[in-house]
Amino acid sequence: MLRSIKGLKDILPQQTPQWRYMETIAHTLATQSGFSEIRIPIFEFTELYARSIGGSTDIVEKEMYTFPDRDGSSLTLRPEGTAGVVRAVLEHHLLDSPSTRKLYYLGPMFRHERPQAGRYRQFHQFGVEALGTEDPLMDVEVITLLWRFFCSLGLKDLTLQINSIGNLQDREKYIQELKRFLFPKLEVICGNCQRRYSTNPLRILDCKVPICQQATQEAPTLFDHLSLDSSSHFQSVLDGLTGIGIPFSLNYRLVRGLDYYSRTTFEITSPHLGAQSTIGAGGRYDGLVELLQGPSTPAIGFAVGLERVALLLPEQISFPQPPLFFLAGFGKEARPIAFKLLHELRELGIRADTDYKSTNLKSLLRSADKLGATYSIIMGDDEARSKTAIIRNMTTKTQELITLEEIAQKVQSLN
RNA sequence: GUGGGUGUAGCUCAGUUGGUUAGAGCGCCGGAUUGUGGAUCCGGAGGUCGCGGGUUCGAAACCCGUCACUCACCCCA
Repeated sequence: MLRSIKGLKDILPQQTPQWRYMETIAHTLATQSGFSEIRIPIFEFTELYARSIGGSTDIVEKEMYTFPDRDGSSLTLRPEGTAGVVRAVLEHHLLDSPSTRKLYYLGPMFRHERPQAGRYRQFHQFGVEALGTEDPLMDVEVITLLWRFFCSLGLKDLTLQINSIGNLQDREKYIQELKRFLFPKLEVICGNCQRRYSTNPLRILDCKVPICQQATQEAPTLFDHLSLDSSSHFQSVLDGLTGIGIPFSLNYRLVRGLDYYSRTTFEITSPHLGAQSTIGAGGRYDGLVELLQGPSTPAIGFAVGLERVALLLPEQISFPQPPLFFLAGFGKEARPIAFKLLHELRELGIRADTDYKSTNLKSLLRSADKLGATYSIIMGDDEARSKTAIIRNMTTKTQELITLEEIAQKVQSLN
């Protein structure tokens, strides 16, 4: 049997209501907060991601779906949304406006990772980007939107963790100091962290191995190394969150994996998932626009992993639906008449269906039941000859004989 | 890339120290009810036991390999 590709999932009819639900709330809340939707291509030149995400990150080094185009140029399936949005914003001059540019997107992303709970090779993100201001109130607005998104979905027990990783200079100075601190402990920490010491020392701070946690207990914190600018900005963000009543917990060890992040970083986690507990995360990326050859433009955004959110949603989500009328036409003469009526009802905007596999009344009614019909319109050859039909209420089991002329009106009155 | 767990009907799973025809529940189809659904009862269809090799008189079971799924590491949303 042909199977789907590893790490790719079909979203089956049973689950699509969940997705519609998430998408509807995302559209509604983002729009309400003044964000406009942007739809960008699903693949770009590889260079865009290599430059923005960072050449030495795992994403770029080993997780991208990269392939040559027919002319030889290197293309990559988007592993995240921010880079593409910034590219589009620059290409279409969307920053030439006095106000902040606020955009949101929804769609699939691709990373070649080993699949596990809450982690897929094609996954979907809802993300927002606010470009053009470094006002801490924008940080608060973005974080609040993320928080409200989850609250509107009815998610429980969430934690918002927040930190400031400072600007590039802050971070470079700090990394020097951290390495100096860790150097004498290199023998003690786990093999992974020994490797991280040279590749990504910040990651050692959130290693889960107990020895490493112990070793870094007394480590200098990035927080203490923030420039005056960064730390007062961060304080304003925290004040803003407190003012609005969004609960947060400071996590001086919170680090982001993509190179473009700076200053405010945040992450929302749920205790009800497995190892992949982060359902939404983001932060400032004040240097990215410039890095992509745009004007110096501070910005902030977040991304939500929708598959992970779906895991937290009730399995059954149903939207209110208008009553369903089932056309139960059987017999040579009745079937074409019933089929025509089906079409006419649909034209009137009525939710109507039938089942061509069922040819006798018994199986037709069984189908009606399975489809959840509110009413069945029964029409056999007897009714066809007398130009009538029977309307059966499927819950009360009461039925009524009615002429074909009256039927449309009758159905509309029941709709 | 590394490690653990699991592969038996469409789905969820039993299957005794290796023993003859591999089971159940749900679902599906049919009948009881010749033109009236859901419940009940009865019947039926549906299986390369993941795949390949080995051990054995005999393998779904034991051994080796392989593939798939899954969880975790790593990384991240």
